[in-house]
Amino acid sequence: MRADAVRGHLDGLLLSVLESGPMHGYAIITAVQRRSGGALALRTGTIYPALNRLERLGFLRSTWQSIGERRRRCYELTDSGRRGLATERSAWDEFTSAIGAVLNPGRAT
Amino acid sequence: MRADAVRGHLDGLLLSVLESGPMHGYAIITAVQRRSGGALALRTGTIYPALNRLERLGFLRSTWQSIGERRRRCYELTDSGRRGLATERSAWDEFTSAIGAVLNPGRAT
DNA sequence: CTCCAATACGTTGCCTGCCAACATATACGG
DNA sequence: CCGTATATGTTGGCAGGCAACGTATTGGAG
Repeated sequence: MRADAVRGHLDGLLLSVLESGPMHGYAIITAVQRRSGGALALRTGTIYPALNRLERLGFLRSTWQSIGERRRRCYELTDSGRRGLATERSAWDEFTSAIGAVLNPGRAT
Repeated sequence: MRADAVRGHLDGLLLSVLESGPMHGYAIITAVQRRSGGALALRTGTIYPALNRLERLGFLRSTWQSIGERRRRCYELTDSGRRGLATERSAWDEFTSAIGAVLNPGRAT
């Protein structure tokens, strides 16, 4: 898989893993990796700025937790984020059917 | 559809429309647009450099045609191009199932 | 006949958005 | 002790498609 493959679909991925419940950044990375069967390995330079942006946009809300001396920033979906996720999902479907129709014209959609 | 959506999948699109027979650049643009139901509108600044690159890579072969005073550059797949197309198609399948698995974990693959 | 749209080829420079590399700190097993 | 896992972030770079531009022929509408 090309390193840069998630370009344009990152927000959907992040919102999607957070749908199952609040999660912190590092856990999001491992969750994406696990769900994708190891295919998608997001980097910290990718997700931390993205999570920040999604919070600024109102799609996420974050709270700091303390586990002993350890601090975590826990993100959860807002209602707006849930709507955003729905939008991302339909955008993904449109995208794949558009490319798919050109790439595999015979194949059933 | 985001302007920049085909990023990373362009080569597959071009090779794919040429699978049905030789075609010139302008016709490729309209073919992609038609096959995608109008969703994908490639620009000349996108495809002409790409077609050149694919020829340099040995995936395409081009010949100039003259229609009256008009000149056309007609591209066709080479054997290597056909193999490249197969590679692009399986890469597309891997890509969509990876993203899809994260974005729609419930959905059947 | 004139003019605009469609047909046809191409180039240059920009911008977006993810990545690589780096920086920092705690926790834990061997 | 020390490497690995856990955890959060920043900075700079660059790939690659797009926007804007430039050129020329052809055909149809008015």
